[in-house]
Amino acid sequence: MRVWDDSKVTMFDVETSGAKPEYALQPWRILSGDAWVTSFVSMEWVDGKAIYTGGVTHDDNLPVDEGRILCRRFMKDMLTMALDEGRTLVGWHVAFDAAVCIAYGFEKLVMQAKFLDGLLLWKHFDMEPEYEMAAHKKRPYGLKDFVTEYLPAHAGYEEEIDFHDSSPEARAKLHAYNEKDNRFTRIGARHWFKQLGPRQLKAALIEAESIPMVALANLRGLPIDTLVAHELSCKLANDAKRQAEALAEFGVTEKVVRSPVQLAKLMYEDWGLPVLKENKSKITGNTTRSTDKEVLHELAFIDPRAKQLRDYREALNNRTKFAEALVKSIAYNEDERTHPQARIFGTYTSRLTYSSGQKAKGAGKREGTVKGVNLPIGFALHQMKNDKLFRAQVIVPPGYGLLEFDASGQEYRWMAIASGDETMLSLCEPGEDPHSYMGARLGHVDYRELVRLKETDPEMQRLRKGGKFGNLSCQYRIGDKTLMVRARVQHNIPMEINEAKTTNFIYKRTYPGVPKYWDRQINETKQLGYVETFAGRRVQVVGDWGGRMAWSMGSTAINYKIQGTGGDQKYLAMAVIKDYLVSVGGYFIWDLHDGLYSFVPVQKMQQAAIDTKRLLDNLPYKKAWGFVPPIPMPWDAKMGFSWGDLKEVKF
DNA sequence: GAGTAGAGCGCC
DNA sequence: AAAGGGCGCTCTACTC
Repeated sequence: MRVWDDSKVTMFDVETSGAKPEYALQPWRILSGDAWVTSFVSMEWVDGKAIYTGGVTHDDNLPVDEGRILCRRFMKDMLTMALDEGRTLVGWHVAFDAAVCIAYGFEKLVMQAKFLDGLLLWKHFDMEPEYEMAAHKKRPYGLKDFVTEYLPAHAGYEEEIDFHDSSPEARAKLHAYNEKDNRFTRIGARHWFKQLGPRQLKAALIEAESIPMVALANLRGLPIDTLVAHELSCKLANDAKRQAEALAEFGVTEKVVRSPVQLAKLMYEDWGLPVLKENKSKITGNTTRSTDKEVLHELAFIDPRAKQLRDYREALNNRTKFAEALVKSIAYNEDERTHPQARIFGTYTSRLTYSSGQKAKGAGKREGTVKGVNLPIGFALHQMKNDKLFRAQVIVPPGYGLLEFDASGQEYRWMAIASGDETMLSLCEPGEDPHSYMGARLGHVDYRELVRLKETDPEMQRLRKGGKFGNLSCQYRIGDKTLMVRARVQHNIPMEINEAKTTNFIYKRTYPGVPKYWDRQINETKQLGYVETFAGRRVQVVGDWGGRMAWSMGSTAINYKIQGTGGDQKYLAMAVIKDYLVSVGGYFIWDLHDGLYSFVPVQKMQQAAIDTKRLLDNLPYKKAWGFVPPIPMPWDAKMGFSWGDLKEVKF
């Protein structure tokens, strides 16, 4: 659909409830009968007039099964008609509704159907990063927010709706409300659809193809090896305990370590350590003495207790966030799965983000829901430590294997293209190794010699590691000091400030096209007021280029084209592999920015790796974006049976 | 008790 | 003068 055509769309929306009110937002509870649809409405428009094409309210007098049969009938009609007539199903935050349809038994139809999302279109039109710290609250893009802003006469139409009251009157009201949702969804989706330029629209439509995949992934969830999780939890508890015992005599307790204020007092007043760094609040202007990782790293040279503090805090943090959270979510969900919920267009660069919890809000007065409580449905998947011990917790469902594809050197390659730097471009050709090249430049050795010895010679390995660090860190105007700290603290690479200076200097001399790209990109963005990815997706950059936010705005100009294109590339990849995955009985399960993970039946894994690789290495960039990358864009594959134990697939 | 600010930190 | 970017989660401190 390139222009909005009422004869090619169907609006729909589902309302849900459950054994507890908050279960309404947990579609996997539908499978166990603990959540259900209370109202389903689909509508079409002919000559501008709304036609109610299907709908049902949940009648609590009927047994749950019979209610479901009724609802299923309408859902099935809607889905099959949409497929037969080539209609797109339009909703607001529609991955949720799609997940409900899958839970009601229509996985096959949902995976074939086309979806569109009003929220998604609005974001594509409107997205701009927040530069003012004081205004860091994100703009909401809910349907209610759209109505309040653009249809103020109808603002507040959702008030007094009770999603969980099963009386006939309340259900009738709910159903009428659902119908309004459909009407407003059409107005909103149509409005934003028409506002978008052709390339923006195309990018949005490609992104929208991920909706059923994300719906299915959110619904299915991930199996966890609870034994591994338990062992990890114990190990981290022991690590913490060891440090706690060693530090106890110096006044360290868990409470102190977890509190920056108390820890600062202990270290700087009681122990008399020097204050190496201060934090200044951008809002209040208050300064506090930093106790962060970098400071502890530096202090460890004069007092070994600083290292112990760091280890102690790290063990405590990691245990809560990456071990206990998984176990807790498994227990809470009651389906032996953890359900990190992916949000499409979670960031303005179009990455998916994952949330670990569901906020129980509203309906606080109703039994069973405490307002403000965070329900532990998943974990912060996109932040999971890159460590075998942690990742091994995530396993596969019986009969499946895990297949990972990641876009090889994604940001390096897009930077090569964006900057047009000859050296970078040539290093993206088959057989070259950019990190060895940079390592050779930094270490004053011969590039080919380094490549030849990089597997065997420890010194060459060290140089290549430094080259990789330089390539990845210097791409976006990093400062010498930050570069040094980052090398030392995060990568354990010893580095003094002079060496950091040299690294930055050599980077710019190696790739002279990159600093030129920075300038060009900033100037272009000043002119246009927005930045565009290679796919045509845009983000607005408006503000005072002479003011204090100018640096941030410039960084967005530089950064967005690269990261945003990475996001577009991932969505294109998802769209292309969707049908193939279905055909082998597999499904997309999560993403990690430049990596796509799928569950595939064991006996199909090998073949799926080969076929998927072929699809991904030949993505239809020209057709999708009207742009052909001048260099190869290869994908690497790994497979295995747990996230912590994936083996490279050789082709 | 609820809500927010801030620090710190995990990933790519 | 100096400044990689993008996020979400967890904890404490503080305010009302």
